[in-house]
Amino acid sequence: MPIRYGGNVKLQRLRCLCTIVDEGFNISKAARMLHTSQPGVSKQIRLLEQELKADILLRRGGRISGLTAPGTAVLAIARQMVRDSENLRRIGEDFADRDSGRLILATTHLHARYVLLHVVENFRRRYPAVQLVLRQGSPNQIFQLVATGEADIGISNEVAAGTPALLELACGKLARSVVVRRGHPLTRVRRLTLKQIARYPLITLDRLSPGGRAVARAFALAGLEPKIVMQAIDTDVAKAYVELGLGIAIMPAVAVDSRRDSSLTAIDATKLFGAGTMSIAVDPRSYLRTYMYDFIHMLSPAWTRERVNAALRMPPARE
Amino acid sequence: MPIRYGGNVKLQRLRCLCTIVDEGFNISKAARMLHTSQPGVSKQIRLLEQELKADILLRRGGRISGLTAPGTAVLAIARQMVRDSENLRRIGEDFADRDSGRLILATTHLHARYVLLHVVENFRRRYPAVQLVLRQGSPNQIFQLVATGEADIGISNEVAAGTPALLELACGKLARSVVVRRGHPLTRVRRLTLKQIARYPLITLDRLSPGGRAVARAFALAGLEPKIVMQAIDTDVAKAYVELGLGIAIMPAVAVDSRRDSSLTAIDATKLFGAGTMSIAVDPRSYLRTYMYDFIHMLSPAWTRERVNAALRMPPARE
DNA sequence: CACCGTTACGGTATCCGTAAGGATT
DNA sequence: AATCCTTACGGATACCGTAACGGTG
Repeated sequence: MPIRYGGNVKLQRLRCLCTIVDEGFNISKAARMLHTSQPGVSKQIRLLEQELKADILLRRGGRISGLTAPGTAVLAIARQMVRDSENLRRIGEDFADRDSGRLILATTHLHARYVLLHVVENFRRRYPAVQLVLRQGSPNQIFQLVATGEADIGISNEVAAGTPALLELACGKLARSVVVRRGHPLTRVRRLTLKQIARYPLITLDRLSPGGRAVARAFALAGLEPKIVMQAIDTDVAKAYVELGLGIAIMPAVAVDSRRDSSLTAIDATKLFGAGTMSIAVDPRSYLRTYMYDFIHMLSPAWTRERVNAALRMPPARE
Repeated sequence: MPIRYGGNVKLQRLRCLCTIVDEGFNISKAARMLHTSQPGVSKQIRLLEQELKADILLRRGGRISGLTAPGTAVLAIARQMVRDSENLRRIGEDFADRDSGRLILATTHLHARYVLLHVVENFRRRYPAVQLVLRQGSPNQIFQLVATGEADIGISNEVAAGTPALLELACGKLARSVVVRRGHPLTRVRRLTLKQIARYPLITLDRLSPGGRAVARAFALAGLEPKIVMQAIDTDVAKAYVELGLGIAIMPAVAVDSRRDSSLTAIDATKLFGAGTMSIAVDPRSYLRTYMYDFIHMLSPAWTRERVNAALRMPPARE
């Protein structure tokens, strides 16, 4: 006698639901995205609704226009479950072949360009089979990418106050420098002050970046109003215009390479503007593959696999 | 042409895995628990392992003895997904029939016996079709029950510092009283002090309860060593022995009813021992049914559905 | 008419339960 | 001998893709 299970939830249906929503409530598009037939998707949703005994999609005139009240609640859980199912697969891949897979980093220009440079180089050497993807964005975008699972690890120079669902691993501080052309009068100053800096045309980073805000705050606190000639989108742009003689700039010290940028001089100004923070963000719900732990470790040696696990509060044993 | 999906995870298999672990790595028992055949369960696991390309169960001599390394990771996610699937079902039930279902409370003796009394009465009147289950335990046990989904709502007089995965809703404070027999010398004292109390044989609550600890701390801070004649397991026991004349007791004021306990007198001592806290704990991952919101609201009118939802979204205060 | 969602139907893969086999305590 | 897990096999079920239908702008 076949046992009557109280209606089994099927993951496939939840995946259909998520895709329909993602594709703007269009079943046909969702079907293409899922590489399946459109009536199939339609039926899956219908079965899901029948099974939960509740309408999920709002149908208006033969079209789907949105989610019902229970639908929004269902979607939230469905997304979690779909992500968990992907995490499951990861575990298998990780133990089958620890050294291949995909690693998606979300980071700022600054970190991608300078801080991560050697780390990525080492990582590639250690894990040549891992496909590496770098995504760039503002700190908020970075946290968003990690929170939605679109990125595995976020590296940013700000704490994720806005997204408490993430786990943050604090890393070292970043010194800040004033960057000037060689021979600039400031290079001969003994003890640099904000007042001296404010005499020269200034190139700051965009206000969206924590660096830009820190600089603006420092001047504001001192009651100074430097002449800002440019708000650069990233440090490379800023450096280029410093070379042109447009002004001087303030940026993390790591962005200046004394050999490469031979026409520039960096003067430490961490005491004036404070140190920049650097932190790694991961989703505590995601399964971290071995090479991900390793990447974090390479980036910040203090974070061993054990310490990350402790922070995740995911004891490895304990059924 | 049937599309080859990269291997679909099936919830049923995860449920099998969880049950096997819960039943002490015994497939036969698990099969009985799941109302299915034993070979079926065996095969599900085998398919799961094959699908994830990783061993999950440790087999030693035809028996199953534990989990492999990937197995522990898989189990953690499997449990989450199984719970989520139950939450999904809840949504359906909630919208199909908001007024019936099951409500499992985990609480202490104190709250079950006094604080919840009227709340439960009102709740039963409002939701006669909801099956109500009360489970009793120490604060830690209560948090455990909520965290594992064995209880829907926990009511306790302590904050869940040990289980950060829970959401805590702070409620009102509980006044504390010294409970004595009628006509006891302390009833004629103008301003009660710890020193006066310490003159008499004392009945305290067990050290496991926050109340017991608060009282012990207060005396210790004052450098007093009262003569503790008994550590009672709950307030009813304590009251009974106060009536017998064994000593005086300190307990939350709500535990004394001036009419019912006519032979006793309660003297407010909140200033001496501090107020007891009361808080409601829920699992932020679980779907709260309408009557659960309503129960919380009845218990603590400040927590409306909207405010609970707001708390659920924002703030698992990261340590 | 173009687009979208639903219903209908047939083939295939999957799942479940029964029966039998090997291994360990 | 008793218990436990696995393999083997047949029947029922559910799923998926093709085809045809009904609405809407």
